[in-house]
Amino acid sequence: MGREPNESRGIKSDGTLFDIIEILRTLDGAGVTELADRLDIAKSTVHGHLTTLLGRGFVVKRGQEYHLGLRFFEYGQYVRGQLDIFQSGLAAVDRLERETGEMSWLITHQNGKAIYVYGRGGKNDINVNTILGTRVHMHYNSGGKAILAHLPDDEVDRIVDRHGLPARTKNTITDRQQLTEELEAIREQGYALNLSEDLEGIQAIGVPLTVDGEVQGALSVAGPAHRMSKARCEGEILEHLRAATDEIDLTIAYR
Amino acid sequence: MGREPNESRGIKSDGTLFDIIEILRTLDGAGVTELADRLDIAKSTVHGHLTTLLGRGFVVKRGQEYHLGLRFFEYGQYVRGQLDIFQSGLAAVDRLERETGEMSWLITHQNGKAIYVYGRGGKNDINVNTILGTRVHMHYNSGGKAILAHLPDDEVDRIVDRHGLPARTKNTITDRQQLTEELEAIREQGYALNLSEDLEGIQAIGVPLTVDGEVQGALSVAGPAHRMSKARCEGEILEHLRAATDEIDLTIAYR
DNA sequence: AAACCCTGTTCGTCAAATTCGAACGGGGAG
DNA sequence: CTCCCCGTTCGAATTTGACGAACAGGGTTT
Repeated sequence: MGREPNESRGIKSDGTLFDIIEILRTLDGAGVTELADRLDIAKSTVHGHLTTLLGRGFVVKRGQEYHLGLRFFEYGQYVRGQLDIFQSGLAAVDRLERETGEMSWLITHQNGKAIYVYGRGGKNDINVNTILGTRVHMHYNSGGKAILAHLPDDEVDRIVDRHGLPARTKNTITDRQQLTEELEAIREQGYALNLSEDLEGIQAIGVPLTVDGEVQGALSVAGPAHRMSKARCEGEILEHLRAATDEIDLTIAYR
Repeated sequence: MGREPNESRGIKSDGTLFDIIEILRTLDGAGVTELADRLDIAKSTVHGHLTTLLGRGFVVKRGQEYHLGLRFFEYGQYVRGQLDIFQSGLAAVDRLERETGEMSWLITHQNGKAIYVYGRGGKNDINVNTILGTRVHMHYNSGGKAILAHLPDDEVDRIVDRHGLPARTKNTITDRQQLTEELEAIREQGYALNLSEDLEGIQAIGVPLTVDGEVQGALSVAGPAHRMSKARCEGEILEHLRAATDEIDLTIAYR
């Protein structure tokens, strides 16, 4: 059969399966006809995939609409729990929030993006749950920059090629050369700052978490600029972060 | 092509895709050969599915092993957030834990089983995260029983037929007739107790959460029997639970 | 150092199964 | 009552997923 030269040999029907899942997410549920129209395939095809998804619990049917099912949540919790840094990172975030009163985060990376794995709202009690699980670019996130700084150069190249360096504020690093210099500085300092590079008025500091010499993630503390001054970040907060990473290193070494 | 008479018309290749995912979970990651052996299919077939999964971020490769990826976490968080009762239930659980000092849970149901959606550890600070997302039978869970009691009779029948009434302790309800009577009592009382029916020495009380006349989930408070006496459950704790459901009803009515 | 065995990966072939489109049935709106 | 649009079912056709052999790359054993 016709297979294009450089087309990696995935399975097409799996592709449409995931297309369906993706649409169900962006639309917060949909019917057979709508899915078929959007994907430009037959209704019966969509129906077939949905039947399998239904049987596996990855999709539920409410009336005539199909919605993503809680099996995703089940698997999601499992995957998070599998991360080497999760258990100890969780405890660290809890303590960081108590000690600093600011938003504290555990993030990791996968496929060139940072993912919020666990967090605490700080005294402002930001709704953490809407942020958990979301993926963001690494170059405008303190934890993300800390991770990037400890990744091999060629991997950083591939990530930038793939995802670019889009601007979020006027402070976002959008230049390849500037990023390289920043990462160099981060490596020397051992921490990364985010001075309104993602959201205007939000500043943060992040440190990398390495396991067996590989960056697995980062811890970060974030808050409004008036409280999270550069001085406080590099002083008190960094102190707490160092203590946290030390304990994590210890916990993981004796896992 | 040969299609068995009563075989629902799902898509077979999607089935093996989910088989692969399931094995990757139970084994905490696996290689191509191992997957192919377990499923008794060709290595190249497995490889094809894995390639698609990899491309979509649902699987990651560490060395020669494939593991489930954080895309599951991403989707899982989304699905949880979509639940009508999540936002208000979260706040309720937080408050219940503060007020009672005991483990507090928000659960929902899907496919005939109860699923832990959100929880707090109480003063004993149980590790909630290993429990979140897990599915349990409804008949030995206080929240589960509260849900069952407010489901149509025929749906209860289907659930029992499908999942049975397995025993967890000597107190577990394992008899169909006895369950019917218990559910009747729960409907009248407006709450369900769990007196060591799941884990020996653990008692709990749960109340249903209904939205537009349909049970969407339940709130429950659980703890060691010596603290969670029947009297305390039906007194102080029930009081707090009622306050919580009232507020949730209000929040959802004005959503 | 060389032979071996394990892995994951690639590729061409073939039959199986996905996809299609048309037809069915049911519920709500006009 | 009629129409329309929904999800569902079904049979046919050809796309394409599954196979198995062959390749390549690390480790380990000989």
